[in-house]
Amino acid sequence: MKLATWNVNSIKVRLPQLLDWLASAQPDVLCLQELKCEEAKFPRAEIEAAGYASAVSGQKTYNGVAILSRTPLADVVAGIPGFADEQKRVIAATVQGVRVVCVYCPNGQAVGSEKYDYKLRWFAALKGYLAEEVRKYPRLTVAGDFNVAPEDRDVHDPKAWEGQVHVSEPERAAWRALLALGLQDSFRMFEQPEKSYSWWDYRMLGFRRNAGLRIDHLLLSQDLARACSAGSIDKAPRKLERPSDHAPALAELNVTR
DNA sequence: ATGGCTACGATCCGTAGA
Repeated sequence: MKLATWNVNSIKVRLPQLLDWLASAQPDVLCLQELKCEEAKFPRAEIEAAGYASAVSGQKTYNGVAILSRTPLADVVAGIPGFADEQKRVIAATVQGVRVVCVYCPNGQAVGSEKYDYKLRWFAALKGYLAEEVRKYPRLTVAGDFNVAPEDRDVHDPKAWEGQVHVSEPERAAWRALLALGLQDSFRMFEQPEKSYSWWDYRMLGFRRNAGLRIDHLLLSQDLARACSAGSIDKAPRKLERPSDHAPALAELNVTR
């Protein structure tokens, strides 16, 4: 099973690139973030024609998440149960016996801001949710845009970013709290090129300079980690005209499907 | 140099992303 996650930064603008990427990369499951689109306007028919079922939680202008799958999606749950939130950031579904939780974690804007506090509260709620999901589903993946660069090697210029939002210690502690539930960062299970990132600023020639952050991740439960044979980031879509600022991240699993 | 792109939904600029 080929699992992937991609923050598309507007499903409407990126639909042609998404359809091309589905055809070339052929993921079995793809988690999408930042749809910026209401459910009613989600291009379900085009995606279905490409061979993918979808579970969508969307809103106008901001946020919005979806799970695409070549096989049917079961037991769809939107949001973090018990955590009241207007912002559509989480959707979960079961595919081929694998529980998939798609997340668009808050940006946090700036350390000490109201949005930063929300980010930390949100991560605490996510941890509570996942603690239960890990128990319920031995085969679990949490995939998405976490808006946290876990370590300095995930940051192009750690000195410049020191203490900033996305790398601050409380955010990294929130990330490690997810790992402490028994989840593994699939990308780091394998040898990887140095300076591997998943997001590059549109400004300042960020991509050309490889001035990026690795903030898009696929976490795997122990059972899935044992079945994982590869982890990667596909930079190709970031090279296109009018790209998303994020590239897709992938994990390959040897599970029967 | 604290900006610099991009998308959106409201106008001819503000908000947000990271």
